[in-house]
Amino acid sequence: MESAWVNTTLDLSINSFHHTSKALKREADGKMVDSDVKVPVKHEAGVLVEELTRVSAENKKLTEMLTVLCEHYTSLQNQYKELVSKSSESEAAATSSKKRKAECEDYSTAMIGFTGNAESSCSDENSCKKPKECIKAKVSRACVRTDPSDNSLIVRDGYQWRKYGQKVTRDNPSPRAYFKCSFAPSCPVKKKVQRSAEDPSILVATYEGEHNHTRHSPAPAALSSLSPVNSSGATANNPRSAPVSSSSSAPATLTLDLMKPAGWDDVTEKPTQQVDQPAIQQVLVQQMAASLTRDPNFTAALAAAISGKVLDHTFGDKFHS
DNA sequence: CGGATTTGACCTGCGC
DNA sequence: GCGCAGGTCAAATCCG
Repeated sequence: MESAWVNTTLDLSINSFHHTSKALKREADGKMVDSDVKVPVKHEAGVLVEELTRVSAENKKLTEMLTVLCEHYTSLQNQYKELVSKSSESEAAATSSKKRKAECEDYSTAMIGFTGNAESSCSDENSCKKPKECIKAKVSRACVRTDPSDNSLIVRDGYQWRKYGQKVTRDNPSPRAYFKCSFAPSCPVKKKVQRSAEDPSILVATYEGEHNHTRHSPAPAALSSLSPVNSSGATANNPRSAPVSSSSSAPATLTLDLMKPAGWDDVTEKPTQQVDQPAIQQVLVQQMAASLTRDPNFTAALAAAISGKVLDHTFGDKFHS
């Protein structure tokens, strides 16, 4: 993904916006205040030029903001790539980590999942080393961003799980929790949850097998693509506790399950299916837009800028009438 | 009191 | 065969 995906040139469509705002204002005032006709042409031209200058400056400002945003994004992406390459090198070099190598690689790719091969099912050569693993239907992985201070290894995915073990693994200081579907043994699905070694705020959930039943509770946004999720659901796996809905007071968290295309749950496709690049691009653009609109600072600045222009123009019209 | 969670012990696979 | 590390079991504990 390149920053070029995002056209950083903003078209604020001031004219149409201006008219729309005017119309709204007319509705609000209950009367029509349109004095454009009375404004001398010369004066109006000067005002428009001045406004155009301001708008251009504002446009430039916003463009710069977006550029910075894209730069930050690219920077993060580069860091991620470095981490991936580093982990690959270290895994190749370190003999002690040969075991479960595939798992570690899957973790690194699943962490962000932008590589396009974010499939997380065990590859044939890996899964068939052991006859046991050949039986395993599929392995999928999901990453959930949570509050780092939240120590619970709970990923809300709409199913009920029973924790049956916890283990501190060698390559990660944070413990790994083992869950079985509460419908076991009829449902053989297992889940492993562990914090990412690179980013403790990210929970990596590894699912083994497929549920042979429907979800117990309405699927929270936790494992839906690009949906906010309340990470404070410390009792999410507790059937006695009601699902916690997202609220504005909850810490804003973002779930990225980029292994799963939209509508994954309804499709019997294997996780190995690659997501279309344009689809990923679209999702990422939507994500960036959503992030921007969610940012109160950004929206406030944008609203102030736009309203300033509108008010300037509206009052300017009145004053010059 | 029943179900879920915790946690130490045990099992299993793999590399040397 | 031994040691290591991940995975699982099951008794103890917790909690509503």
